Amino acid sequence: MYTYEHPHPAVTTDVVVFTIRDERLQVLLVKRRNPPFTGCWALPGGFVNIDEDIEACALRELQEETGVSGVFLEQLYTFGAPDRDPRERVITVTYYALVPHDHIRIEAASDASAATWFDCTDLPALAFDHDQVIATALKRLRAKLQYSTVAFQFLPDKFTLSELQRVYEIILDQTLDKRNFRRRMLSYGLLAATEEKVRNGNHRPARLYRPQTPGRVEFIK
Amino acid sequence: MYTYEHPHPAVTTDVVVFTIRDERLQVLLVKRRNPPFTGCWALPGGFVNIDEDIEACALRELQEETGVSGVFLEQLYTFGAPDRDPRERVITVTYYALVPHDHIRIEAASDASAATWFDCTDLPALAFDHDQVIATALKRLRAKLQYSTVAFQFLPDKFTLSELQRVYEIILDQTLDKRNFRRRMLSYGLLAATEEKVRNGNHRPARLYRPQTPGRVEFIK
DNA sequence: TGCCTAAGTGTTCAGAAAACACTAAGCTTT
DNA sequence: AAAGCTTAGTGTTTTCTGAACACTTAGGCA
Repeated sequence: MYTYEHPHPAVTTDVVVFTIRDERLQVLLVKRRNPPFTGCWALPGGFVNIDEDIEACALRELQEETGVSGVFLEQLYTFGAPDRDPRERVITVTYYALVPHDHIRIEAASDASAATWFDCTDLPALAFDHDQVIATALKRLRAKLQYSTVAFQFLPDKFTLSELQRVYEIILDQTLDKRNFRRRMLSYGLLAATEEKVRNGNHRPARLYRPQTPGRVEFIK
Repeated sequence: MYTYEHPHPAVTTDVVVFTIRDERLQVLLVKRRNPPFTGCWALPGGFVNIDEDIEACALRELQEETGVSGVFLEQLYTFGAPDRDPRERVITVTYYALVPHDHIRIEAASDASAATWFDCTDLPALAFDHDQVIATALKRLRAKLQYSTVAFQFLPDKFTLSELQRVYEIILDQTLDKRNFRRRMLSYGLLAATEEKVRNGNHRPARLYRPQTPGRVEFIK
């Protein structure tokens, strides 16, 4: 048991894990096995260990739930309404993560009871204030698409410009002009053309590109 | 005394209070009277009460230190490196506030021991990781100037376009073209011209404008 | 060989941002 | 009363950026 002179809140991290699957932007949710909100869907997350850095905690949760590491993770917002958890005062530092779609087979490797991907546009009822958290993450992600290279984080090491364009279209939910999109992306000088091409159907093969600074999210504009 | 099954961190809020004084962007700092970092300058802040909303805590600290209320306050980032406070694990949710320069007489009304304004470009050694917090706040403020009307929050209810331009110039540390600046500001339709003018020296008086939505920060661009 | 499909490529137009200099209004000085 | 000082206030031109738009290319398949 641990005692303090003044009452202390508990601190958790919750992570909004985004990926693009089946041409949809999806979020990873887990089914809660314990009260409160037993049986309810919730964001993966958990308590910050007393000697653990907050971001390290988010990374750990991400690893435990999805098996992935080395992916984009950014602090989002800290939610702490006094009554957001009926058990005790809980303040949650939220993060969002972007996982490339070719990594998510690892989902099966998760120890999680029932971890499932949900369409962002078709979410179930959520525990706590997690609907608010996801809404905030979505807003941030959409904003960040406009002025950074976050979108690369959804794709494997090498990808085609059409794949990249699809990422933008799916997240922003609007079609984009192919020529303008390509010109813009290449003008930043953050993509290197490779000599490789991929055949992906009965049509002309597409050239693969790779980020100049893989793993880093650069500012554009 | 309060006991828990698992160890809990303490949670604080710290507030970066910005104002514009003497043609400089300044930050409010208080001199610490207690360990750790006794005698060191630090951001105003303190522990979150167990039933208190986090933002309410920041507002309270702001009120206690500066006497001001009803000003712009926004959550910035949550810092929680395990060793950032030598006493115990402390996670701090930081905010930044913008205070109009004509409100800051209230500074005297503060109960704070030694609360003083410092030029952002000439800060003393700071307690904890508060240098990092201020750096983060500055970055956010500069970014936000570009795509919102935050700058209005530094000024009284009514102000001249020249005053507004000075706010931009001081924060961004660059001179701006007067005609382009005015055209841009007025084009957003977020400023209403009043019939009032202010004489402020031996020259032509300037027209006063007031925000269409005082208190609200609108997005531009 | 012809057809199907997605990859790849330029130009034009419109709106936004940047550069740039003089007149207006009130005060002060003589 | 006139001249001079100081900041307020105002348009036009040019440059750049973003938006609109259609056809050719490369390979697979029948």
